[in-house]
Amino acid sequence: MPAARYRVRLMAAIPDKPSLDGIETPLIERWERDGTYRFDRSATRDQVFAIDTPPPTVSGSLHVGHVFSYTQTDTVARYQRMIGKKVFYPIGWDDNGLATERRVQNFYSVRCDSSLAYEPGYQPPFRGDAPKGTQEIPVSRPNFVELCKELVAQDEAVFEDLFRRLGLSFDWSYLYTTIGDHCIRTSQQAFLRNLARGEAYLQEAPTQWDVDYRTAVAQAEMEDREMPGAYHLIAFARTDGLGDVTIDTTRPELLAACVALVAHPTDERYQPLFGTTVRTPLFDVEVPIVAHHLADPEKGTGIAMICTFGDTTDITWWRELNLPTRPIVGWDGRLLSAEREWITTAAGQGAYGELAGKSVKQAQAKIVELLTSSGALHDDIRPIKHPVKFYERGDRPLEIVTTRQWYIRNGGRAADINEALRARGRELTFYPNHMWHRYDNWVENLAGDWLISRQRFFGVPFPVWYALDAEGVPLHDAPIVPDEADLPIDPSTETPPGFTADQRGRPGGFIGDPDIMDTWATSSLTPEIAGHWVDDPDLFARVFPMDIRAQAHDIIRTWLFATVVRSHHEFASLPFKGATLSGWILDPDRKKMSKSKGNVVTPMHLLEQYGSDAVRYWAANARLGTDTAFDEGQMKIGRKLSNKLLNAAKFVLSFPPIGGGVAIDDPVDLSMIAKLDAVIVEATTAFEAMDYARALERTESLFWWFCDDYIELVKARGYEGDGSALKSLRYALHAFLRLFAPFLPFATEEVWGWWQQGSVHNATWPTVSGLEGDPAILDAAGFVLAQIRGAKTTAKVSQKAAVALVEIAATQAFLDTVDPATDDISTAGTVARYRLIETDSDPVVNVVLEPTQVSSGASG
RNA sequence: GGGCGCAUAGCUCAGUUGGUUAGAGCACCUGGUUUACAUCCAGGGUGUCGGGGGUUCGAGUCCCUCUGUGCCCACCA
Repeated sequence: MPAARYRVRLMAAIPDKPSLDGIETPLIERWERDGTYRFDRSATRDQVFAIDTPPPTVSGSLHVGHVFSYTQTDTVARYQRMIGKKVFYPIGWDDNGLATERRVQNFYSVRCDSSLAYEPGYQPPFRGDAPKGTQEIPVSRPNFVELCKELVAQDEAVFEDLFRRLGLSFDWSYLYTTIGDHCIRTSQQAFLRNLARGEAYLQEAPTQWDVDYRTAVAQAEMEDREMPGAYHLIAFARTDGLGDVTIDTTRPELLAACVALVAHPTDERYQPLFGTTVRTPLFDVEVPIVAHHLADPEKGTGIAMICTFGDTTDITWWRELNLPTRPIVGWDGRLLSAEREWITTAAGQGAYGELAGKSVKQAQAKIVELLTSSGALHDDIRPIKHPVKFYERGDRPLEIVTTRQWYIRNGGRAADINEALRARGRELTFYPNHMWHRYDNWVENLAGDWLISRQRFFGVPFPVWYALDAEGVPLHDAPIVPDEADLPIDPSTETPPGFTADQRGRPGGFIGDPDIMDTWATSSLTPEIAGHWVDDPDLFARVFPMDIRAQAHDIIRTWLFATVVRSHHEFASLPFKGATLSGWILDPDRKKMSKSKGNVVTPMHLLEQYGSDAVRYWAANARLGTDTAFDEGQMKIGRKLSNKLLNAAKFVLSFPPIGGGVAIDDPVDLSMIAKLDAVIVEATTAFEAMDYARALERTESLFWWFCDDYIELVKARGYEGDGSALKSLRYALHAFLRLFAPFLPFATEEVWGWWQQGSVHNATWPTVSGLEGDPAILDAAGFVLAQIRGAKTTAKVSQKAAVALVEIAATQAFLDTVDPATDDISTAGTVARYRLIETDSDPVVNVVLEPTQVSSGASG
């Protein structure tokens, strides 16, 4: 595109009553029309500032937390644009994954069935609020995906509207969606590369499993919840006939899955029993008593039952002690129905038969009943509350089920990869710095490789097939991969090279991998996706590695880490140089705002009520990494600031423009410019350190001083047409508009349009004036003026009241400093006469009001 | 149990390498304006800078320690 497309526009007239109301929409349209935020892709990497933006999950609505963090990043983007960087600032929607599936299921009342064939032109009978109790209609995976796409498109339009209204300066032409072909292709290509290099592998292993979603879950997606439970004491009969061994368990329903009892090697109570066996109650299965250091003598009876699998320690014991596998919990969270071959007695099989088909919860109730009547269960059942692992989106506790899953090596099993990824963390600049600890902590303590496969439907399919042997058994060890050029592919509908479609599912034929990738496996590639790694290497070279990744601190372990893993494997580099971590929004009671608490405020209503700039002001006031209370008071202040900017600008511009030959030469004006220069330096330094909040605070502070003190002082000279004053006012306004532009894009652009060409957002960030001024002059003048104002306030007279005499007693240095400002002070404070008295102490100002001005009620 | 934050005015928070008498906004009170300002301005602060100890000529700032509070991780028989 052309580098600069200036549109000839008539200068907008300065309104009599400037207003913030309704300024957003025309400006949004103008920015889009003019391509104000378009990325200039002719720029080389060193001229580019690239931002890796979080694609929000499209599953309903945006909340104030989005407004908060996206605004913070936007201020940085706007600053970078103004210092001359070509800003690559794309946005995407994260619309694949479980959240969307669930919404689609409810919205259309359908259920995805991968075994069904695609039905072109399928229309679901229900839309929106399907009648309650309606049977979910099975549809094929491609049809289901079509419905997902249809629904997310509606949500995305709403998101886009809000983001534009907020003034986020994305280049919308690079918009991506995680369910779009481009993302699928990128994910699949990255996966195939991982596979080819051995970084991705398929393994059958015990896996954390959500029984409702019926999918495996990764370590990073699990959370603990405090749940009620109960200890059950269960007696196991020793096979040597010398009595019982009693264990304590919260999961008696897993008794049939018991493979051993375990105690600590040094536990004297159980040392004699190591190597002996006991028989499980009810099922009468002989299991050994073994020793392992993870057994805790302090817990329960000091000896535990090992089941396959009740928790992660069971997995460790099972693996390290080479114990057999006796699975009893199925994918649906119910006890498996088929006969368990290790239960050999008729009574045992009978007992198991009573449990088979029951949910874990039902099975627990039943087995307690059975154990009680058999006498093996101590009647002292002690209820407790204990943390239980859940999938973060799940409703029931995770079970551990042995399944075949895809993993990506992330240092959870290999020390060398772990160290390499920790080194990447040290290489990355975190804003704020201390967030690095969360990264390092997580990587250091990883429990296993990254499980990326999900047994779901709406996501990126694994681009592999498996040949079937003569018996129809899949050859999982030798996945068939497509050519990268053929991506994206869906193995459930497409045929692998060397096969025909009718061989699908037949012995000697093939099957497609039925799984999809976890959403993080796609979003871990946002720099590659946005930068078009797969289809535009020229663009990619100009934007990668990106400059910053913006995100919230709670997803360091997921999004940030996963992105580093993918980039490390593929490019042996970081995906971005820095990461800015935003805080959370807390409600006024300091609790984290969340949908489930019902305390979420809808952002659009805030934008309408206070104006976008005012809401942005609130967001930009919070520093990175700091959780912030939701505070409409701050928005009111932001609105006042924006309003002040309009009015101060109107006032400054009400004076006639001054010719080019006029110099700023009055010491008072030079003093103001010196202060302005200092703030420009501070704001610039702050922005370079991603400290937008400080840049705003310094600018705002100077601006109010500029309005209240400087303008008031030089107003009179302005009315007289003094060149230096008029030039200074416009000079300062020009700078203030640009300093505020990252924060208040609408108000600054509105004012800019009154007297400047182009967009303030493509203007150059202010730099120091190069003029020599003494800031102390205005400090001294401000001090004297404050004394005069204070005297009038004390006397309860108008600020316009005349002053007969101002006596300033101070050091000669102070008197010399204030001297150039006395004329301005005179007009601003209506002072008739000064008397300067040299002393060697701190300045003292004595104000003598004109007698006629003293109100009759005043004392004396 | 491990790690990382935070604690400053009634509220929300600044306070950059240690340096005069610790600041801002909000709220509150008083007064003044109402031809730049759907308002604006001026004036109004007895703060144990969480407690204690230390370093220093000097500590809100650096060190130690304790307390409170929040988050992350681990533990889950």
